Amino acid sequence: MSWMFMRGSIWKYLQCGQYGRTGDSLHHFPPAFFFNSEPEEVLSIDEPSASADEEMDSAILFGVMRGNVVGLSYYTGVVNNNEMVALQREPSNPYDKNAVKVNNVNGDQVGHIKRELAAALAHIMDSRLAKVEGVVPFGAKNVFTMPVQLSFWGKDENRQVVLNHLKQYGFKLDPMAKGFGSNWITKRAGPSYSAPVLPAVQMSAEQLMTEFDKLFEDLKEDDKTREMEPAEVVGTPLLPHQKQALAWMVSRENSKELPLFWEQRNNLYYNTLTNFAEKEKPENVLGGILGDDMGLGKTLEAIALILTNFHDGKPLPVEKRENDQSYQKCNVTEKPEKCEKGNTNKLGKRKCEKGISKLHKEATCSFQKDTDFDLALAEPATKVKRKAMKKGAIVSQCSAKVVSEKKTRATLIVCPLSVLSNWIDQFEQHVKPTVHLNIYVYYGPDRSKESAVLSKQDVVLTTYSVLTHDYACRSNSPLHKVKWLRVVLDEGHTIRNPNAQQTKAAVDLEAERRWILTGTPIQNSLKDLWSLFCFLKLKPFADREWWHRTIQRPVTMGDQEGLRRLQALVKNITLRRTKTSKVNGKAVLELPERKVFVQHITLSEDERQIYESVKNESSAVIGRYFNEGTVLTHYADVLALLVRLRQLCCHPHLAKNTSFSGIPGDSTPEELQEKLVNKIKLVLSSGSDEECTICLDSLTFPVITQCAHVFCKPCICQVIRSEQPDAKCPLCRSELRLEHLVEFPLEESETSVVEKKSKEWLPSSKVSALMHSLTELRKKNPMIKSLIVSQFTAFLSIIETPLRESGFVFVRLDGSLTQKKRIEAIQCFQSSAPESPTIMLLSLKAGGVGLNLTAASRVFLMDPAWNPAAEEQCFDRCHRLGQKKEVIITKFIVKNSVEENMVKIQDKKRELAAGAFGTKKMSSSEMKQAKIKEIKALIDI
DNA sequence: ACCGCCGGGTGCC
DNA sequence: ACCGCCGGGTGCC
Repeated sequence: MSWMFMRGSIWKYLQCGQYGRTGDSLHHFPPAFFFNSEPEEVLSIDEPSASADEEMDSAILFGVMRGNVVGLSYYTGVVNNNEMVALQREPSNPYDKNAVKVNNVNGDQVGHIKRELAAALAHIMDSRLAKVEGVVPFGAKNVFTMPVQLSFWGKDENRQVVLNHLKQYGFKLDPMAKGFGSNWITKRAGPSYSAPVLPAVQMSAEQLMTEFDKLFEDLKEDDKTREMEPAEVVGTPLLPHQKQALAWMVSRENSKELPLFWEQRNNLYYNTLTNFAEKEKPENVLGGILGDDMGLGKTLEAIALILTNFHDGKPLPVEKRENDQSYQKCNVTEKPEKCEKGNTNKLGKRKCEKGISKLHKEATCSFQKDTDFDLALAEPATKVKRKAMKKGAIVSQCSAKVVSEKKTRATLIVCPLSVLSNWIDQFEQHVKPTVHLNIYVYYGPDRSKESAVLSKQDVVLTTYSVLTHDYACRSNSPLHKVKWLRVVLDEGHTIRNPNAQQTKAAVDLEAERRWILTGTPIQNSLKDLWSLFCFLKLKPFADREWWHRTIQRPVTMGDQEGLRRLQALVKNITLRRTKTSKVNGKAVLELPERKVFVQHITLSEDERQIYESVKNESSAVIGRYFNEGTVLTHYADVLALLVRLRQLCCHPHLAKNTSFSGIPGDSTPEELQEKLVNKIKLVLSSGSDEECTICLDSLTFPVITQCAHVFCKPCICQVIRSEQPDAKCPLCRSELRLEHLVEFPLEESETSVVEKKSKEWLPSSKVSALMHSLTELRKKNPMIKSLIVSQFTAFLSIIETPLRESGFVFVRLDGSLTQKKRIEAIQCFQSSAPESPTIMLLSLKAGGVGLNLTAASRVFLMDPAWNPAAEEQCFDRCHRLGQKKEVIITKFIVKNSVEENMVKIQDKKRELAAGAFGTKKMSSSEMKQAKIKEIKALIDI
């Protein structure tokens, strides 16, 4: 199993923390299992293109036949020998409703499929019985007609239907037999698109992972190891690997080479995959994917790039500040008012208090979530940071000097809201203070709609939500009018869903150079990668058909050649270093060692007694569900029981407020409401990996329906809107009402619950073990700082008591803190002052991507996480760039308990996560089986 | 299109 | 000749 790709899943996890803050979402645990649904039902809500895509993933070759393309002289599209062509239905054709257009790789029409054949194909294509693909064997000199080799791909169960249908029209498919068939395609239609005769042996996921591992294992290529000094205005000295990144990025931006798989032949540029040729030189991708692992300094690398490579390798011309006077003039002089923590309204949006100057609210007021739904723009929300404004619009007005360059100099940076302020900080930190850089934060209701304002900037910062929102009304979106010098997508894996508006909004930006920053370039599936290639405008892969035919299908079918192509492609445009990767054999970053210990805990007799009795009760209930076959319909209840057991492993008091709700029956609306709230809280906080079955992504803005199914609010609202007046639950078809949706109460503090109990405080075996370790550690070295991590914030509260009693100074970081308090807590903890806290109580999922707790070199993980990636992410908060000490992690696991079983499941998940790339999602029945197995394993049935 | 097909002109040897 | 044959017009769907 590869460590590197473990990181991948961790990163995905991180990303969930950032947006949803609620659920894990491992790709191999699609949502269907929980909701007891068939994926087909879900797909029907999705765009047709998405489902077509799914179908193609499992397509087999039905056979091939020869056909004819006619009417060539009427169209401009030309085709080479052995060039791939696309077939497209044209039902609106006035002469023949069966018409089938033939287009070349460029999308130019070449001709039509001959009438009689089109008559046979129309139905097959319209009802998606098969995808029909063409290759023209001799295309070059045909004037009126040309032959085309058609291959039919589809689901196995449609094979006979297609064959019979064709037969009715007098056509017959040749099976892809040796000799003519496969040879023909293989040898003549570009490099190997061969379809094995036997059922495809899928390359195992592990194999694929290993193959990809090798790509970045040890970077030896010249262009990735050469170093470059940044422009003089970059105030921070770059580390060697950062100079390498800069050199590589600059070389990519200034590349005059042809893109991969293109050759110059005679006077034409020739694509060796599709055999397409054209006169115009295909643009290379002036950019790529910066896939460095977190902590290696992607932000700094990007800032260095912006300042260092303006045109022809020359640095960005910037204004030097003569004295601070000119700067002062530009300042926002009005003193910003403080904005108190907003109240949380029904939608979970945090509103700032009324009457506060719109312009000068602090980051504290900003939305915690960056979702399409947050309607941030309609709200009187925020300027993200006052200093942003300082540098932003107001400054730019007085920086009269416009660089004579006709081209725009502006770089657009798109990032999640949670890292927006980080970008501003980093610019401030890394750009010499003597330099004036125009940075405009395009965010908030007062953002300029003048594209001229934006194009004048050096840097424009915005968020994915704003980008997507603007895209919806493109005509009014300056973002989409400016021809950017450069667009940088930070946390670029957020555009991994090619059907999402967010992705489309990003792809639609016009830019000379395009970059994706992400810690997880290769996340789960090839399709994720395709989104990135779309954004990079990688010819010809931005078109799904060519991507599919040249890369995705060959790879998923186990074609070695296809895999090599994919590898070459990824390697060509990606720079990725991990904490452990090496450059010419030398570690890119020396990190101190990290050791994980498991401390087994034996429950006291009293604790064991309670545990066993609850366990027996739970086993009985779950056993009954098993017998009834209703485990999955009672999934939330099962989770509740399991959570209770896990809590009992930590502290008996914890389990008291997780009552088993049972089946909602004749309860009052208030009770039902409460039960639903409890259910959604449970599902989201249990650490199981739930996803929204509509967007198939991690839950953003989770809501629960009356029928107890959880979706993203935007997703389910769209369903309700489109199915009005009688919308049905996508999962169980029960009636849906907008007003019945129950939301996940954000950031609820659980301290009140525990405070009541604090009078009757009792220790537990686990707490005692922790306290023992902590006091021992303090004796040994009182300066060492520790993280105490739990998924149960109430447990953290319980731990507070003995910490106080033993005189430990500690801070606490969990989801209930405001942004401001959060920052305070982190700064306080990171401080090296002698009286600074040595302990941080940390809720497992608190904080976003960048949470840096390197002051700690000890981690006490109080309870095992459902998802091992969550633990890894948590460990990485202190085991990262800047950590000077050895990191020692202690995991407390109660013997003979659900916790031990969770550890076993974790191990299995690690294996799965390592192999997630290139595998399809499990079918819903496989999923159910997996989930049932998991529950069985957890409760020992 | 150096084809096929259409339809008009034409018609012993 | 209700044929054959000739040669011009013509041509995706």
